[in-house]
Amino acid sequence: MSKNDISMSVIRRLPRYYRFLSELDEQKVERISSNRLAQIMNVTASQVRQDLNCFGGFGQQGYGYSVSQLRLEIRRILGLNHRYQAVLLGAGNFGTAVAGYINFPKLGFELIGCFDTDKEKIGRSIGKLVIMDEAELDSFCRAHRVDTAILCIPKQNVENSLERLYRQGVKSYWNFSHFDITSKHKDVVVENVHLSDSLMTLCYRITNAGEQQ
Amino acid sequence: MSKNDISMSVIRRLPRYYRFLSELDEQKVERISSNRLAQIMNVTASQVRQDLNCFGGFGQQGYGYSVSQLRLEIRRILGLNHRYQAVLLGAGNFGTAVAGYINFPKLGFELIGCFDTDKEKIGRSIGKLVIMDEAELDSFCRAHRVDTAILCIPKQNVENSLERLYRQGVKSYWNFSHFDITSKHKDVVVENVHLSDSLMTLCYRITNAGEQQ
DNA sequence: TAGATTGTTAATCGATTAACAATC
DNA sequence: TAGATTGTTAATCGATTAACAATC
Repeated sequence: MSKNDISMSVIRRLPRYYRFLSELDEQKVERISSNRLAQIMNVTASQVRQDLNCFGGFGQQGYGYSVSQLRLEIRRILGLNHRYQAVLLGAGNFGTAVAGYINFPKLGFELIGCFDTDKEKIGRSIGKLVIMDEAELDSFCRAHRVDTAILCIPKQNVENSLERLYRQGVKSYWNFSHFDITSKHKDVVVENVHLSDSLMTLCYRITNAGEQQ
Repeated sequence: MSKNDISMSVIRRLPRYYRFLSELDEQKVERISSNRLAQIMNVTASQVRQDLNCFGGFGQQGYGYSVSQLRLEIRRILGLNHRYQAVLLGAGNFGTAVAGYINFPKLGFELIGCFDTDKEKIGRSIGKLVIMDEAELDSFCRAHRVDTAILCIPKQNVENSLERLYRQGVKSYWNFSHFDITSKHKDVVVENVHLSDSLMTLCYRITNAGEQQ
């Protein structure tokens, strides 16, 4: 309830705070002022203080913020201490790379299954996991708690997979497919990652460089 | 100059318009109203009209927009007809997967070189390209026009690579490393893609589900 | 012409920044 | 205590939405 009013703009900045604070913590920096943190992160001190105050008064007047303490607070707020169970749908080059690239346990997740429809891929292994036939997805979901699905499948298969997943109670999706998931169910949470959108934006900015700020 | 005042919010929505229009075009839809397009894209019709009007009056009162024409306009605005030359730094699993996953020519780019420091990887091929020693990056840049660098390297190497690249005239970066690029040079364009930030945001939203809108 | 739908201005809403009193 | 820096309110800025006259 109390977190009801946190805007997406603030939420999306939290991981960035977390990253910078983790780095400062590694460098054994003990305390930091909103001013200094803002400088490092290239934002305003006002924004830092406003953002942090959405969640509570973590600082101390005249002193600043304890780096390690603030880091842990944000860690808790983000929920990184969880171990949400995720499955990967689509074990192609990209899906496999994402599975290997991301340090799931550090980010609140655990990868517990990989699926593909391609007979060629089924049986191969990704890390400690063996790629399963996507036909087995439903029974797998019944046998395990599956919180999240990572979607690295072709766009024409997404709607179908989504429906199956939702029916099995999977309600959060990390979506890399070229399909925009906008669920009608309000208990669903989606992160759409459109890499090509990002590249197109870069293209725009190169093309129109000098004209922008 | 005229594009000086286009806000980042609008720019970041352009690729999404482009995707939806491309799909409609494939489905042979000839014309569309801002209302219908808004409905499909889950935004307001006002926003659609405002956004498009930043670049010119592409519609016709009483009729709507020609899908194929509007698509081409956005394509032109994004600069997708260019063929910016890009190099990949860091040919690990992830870099390789990105190189294979992205259809560069369709997005205004062409991948012309891949580099790594790992002797194991040098000499292997990615598609039609052979992975080169990163030591040869500078001479490669002098021999070819390199517009963009795709960074899939460990964060501790980023600052160093950036300096070399900038000195060679490479001024745009598609950054996947866990390092936030914020250049002091105003002729530099960067797209930072932080996949783990996206996953942390998902974690937050799962953890606080029901409390958000 | 009448109906539809744009382009555009005005109103609203939300996010960011500035300022400063509270307080460590 | 004096200096520093937060937490928080108020002011500003920008983005989104609503409304409607223009026009096809």
